[in-house]
Amino acid sequence: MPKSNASPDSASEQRRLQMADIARLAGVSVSTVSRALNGSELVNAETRQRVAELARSLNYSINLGARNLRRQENKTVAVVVPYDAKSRQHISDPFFLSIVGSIADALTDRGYDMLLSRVDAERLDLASQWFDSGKALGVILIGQWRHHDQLNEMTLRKLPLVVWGGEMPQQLYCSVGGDNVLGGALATRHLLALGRRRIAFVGDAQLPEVWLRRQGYAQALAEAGLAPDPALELAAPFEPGVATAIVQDFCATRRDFDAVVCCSDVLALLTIQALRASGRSVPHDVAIVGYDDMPLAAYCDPPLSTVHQPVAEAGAELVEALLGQLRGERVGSRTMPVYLKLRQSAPAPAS
Amino acid sequence: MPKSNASPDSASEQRRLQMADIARLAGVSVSTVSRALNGSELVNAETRQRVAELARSLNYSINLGARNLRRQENKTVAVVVPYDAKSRQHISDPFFLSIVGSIADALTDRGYDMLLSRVDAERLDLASQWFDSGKALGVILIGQWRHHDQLNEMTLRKLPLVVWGGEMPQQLYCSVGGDNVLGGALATRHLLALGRRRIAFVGDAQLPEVWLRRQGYAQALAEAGLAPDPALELAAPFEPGVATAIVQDFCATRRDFDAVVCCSDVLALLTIQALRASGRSVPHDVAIVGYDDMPLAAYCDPPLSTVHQPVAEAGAELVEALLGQLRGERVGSRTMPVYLKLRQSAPAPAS
DNA sequence: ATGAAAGCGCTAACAC
DNA sequence: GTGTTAGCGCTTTCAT
Repeated sequence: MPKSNASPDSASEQRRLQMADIARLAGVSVSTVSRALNGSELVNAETRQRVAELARSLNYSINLGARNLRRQENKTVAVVVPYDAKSRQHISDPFFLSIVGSIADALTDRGYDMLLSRVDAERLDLASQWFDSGKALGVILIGQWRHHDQLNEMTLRKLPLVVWGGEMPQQLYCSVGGDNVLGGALATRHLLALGRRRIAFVGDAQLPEVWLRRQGYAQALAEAGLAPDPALELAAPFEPGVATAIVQDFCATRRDFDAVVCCSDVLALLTIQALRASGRSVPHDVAIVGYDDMPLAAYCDPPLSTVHQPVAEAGAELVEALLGQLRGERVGSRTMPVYLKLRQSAPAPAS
Repeated sequence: MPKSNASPDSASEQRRLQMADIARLAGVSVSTVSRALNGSELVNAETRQRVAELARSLNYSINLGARNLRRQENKTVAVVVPYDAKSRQHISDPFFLSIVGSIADALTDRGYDMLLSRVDAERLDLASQWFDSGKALGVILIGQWRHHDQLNEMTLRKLPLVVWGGEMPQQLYCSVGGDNVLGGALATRHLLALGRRRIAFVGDAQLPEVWLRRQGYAQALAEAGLAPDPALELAAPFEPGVATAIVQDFCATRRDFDAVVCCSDVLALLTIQALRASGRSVPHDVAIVGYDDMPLAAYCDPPLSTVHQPVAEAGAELVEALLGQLRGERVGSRTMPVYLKLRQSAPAPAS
């Protein structure tokens, strides 16, 4: 039952204006309206003006679905944030949210639209739906999670894809991320310079980014002639809901460490709280370095020493990588610099 | 030059599969494929199965643009976050970002897609483009900003719209928000109970939400027989970049207040920092209550006493309000309960 | 149970 | 410079 222009009973029932209406009102053909609205030189300047004004005064906008179908184009990018189905946590980590904000701005600047969605972290490949169904010209995925393999497959299937995360050996897909090895090493070296020798590591090394940070951690320990102690490595996920109990248990059980490298600022905060609950002070008894340098890190108690990630630049890099791919360029993965921001949770060494 | 199946030179050049391809491969007509993929009972169960499997094995997905065009439907909601063009700040306030996350989850749960975009806070009416162009079935706007009037106009134009914010007198549009009057009053009453008498108010009262909170503030003062002192009201915007200098100047100049009601946790943090820089301690010299109760508020230095906003529920409420409108229901604005969360920045009174 | 054909709102040859 | 026409990839009558 198409287009019954009948009774607009519900508030939203107004039939949408379309080109034919504008054409009729302007006394020209639809093609002329189309041309005018697209700023074609082929149409008389005066007519163009008149049509444009009419359209504006009626709040008419070209139906983009129809245009895209006809033109075979699309200016929408899907941004996908995986979630852990087991804990069904909402997007909450400020770092992920900030990255999303950064991408939103980068896309807006370039005239692209952003489709934001969630996907089960066990089925990252479902993100390709956005491309397959033509809703998006490509996908930006936030994080690699545990399924490196799925990401490789997606690329083999020619899905235009860019992933925020670390660059792994034999990786087929394009990733953009901070220098995780360096980040892990910087954090660890700093704690060593503080005289700490029993340095714990908190983060789930099944995640590529964390795995790389652990490499940096181990490397820094080696430089100091130390070996990592597996008992001091705690596999805590990023989701605060799940991590809290794990971290609390760890801090309650073990008292044989004097510093911790945490894989996010949120984890650092949880760790600090757990340490206090077990009667230790930060940084006196245990020094802490976080990761991300979220905007609020400076205002925490104590202010966090942390590895700064290039969030502001991340959006632009991710978007450029994707658009480059679509232009047919061979864009490699990119590792962006990180640096250590010193605050009270692991202060500068007294010189 | 349509569909030249020629040389796929660029990585993304693969011609997208379409129904005709599936039909050919399955030896049936496109109509049958369409029916099968939509689970129609009209098609033989065996055929349906076979077609479905073929499509899946080829990673075929229905082209949603074409489907929507034909069906005249759309399951996409535009979520619009205004920005201040003058300061061109990126989305950074953790509260806004959390709301966006909450909406993303609510939409995903209901099978809707989310288009996230930004708009100049002076031209909120541009958000209607998403609807006019058919990209979205309605708009959720985060915050009212300074243009209440534009929002009213948009509603008059029959734009399906829901706004996160406070309910103002003579408001035509549908809003969903926390109880701002109550929030302002709760914060102020608590500070009064602490014995504070010179209570400052930090927030830009040009924004409806802040204006309402100020009402609550004034009301609580009145209950205690006090009148608000205009000199203690500081018009600071939410953007940290702009607010910092304003807050610092205020704290450096005036020393005649013993408490502050801040309109966001981020403003509270900035205020605490500025107070310390001017030699005062929190909460001893000046007690602070923030607003939002962002996830990190408990980990700040000192942990923030703050008005808790119902972020987790907000997404569902906003989405339901919009969908209700689209169903033709008359949905009124909704004010959700808030409560005070006591922490160290303005602790519970010693009893 | 399946196919043929019309058409969603737009654009781009191709006429004139 | 402007109009006519043929689709974009799908859904859905209407036939069979």
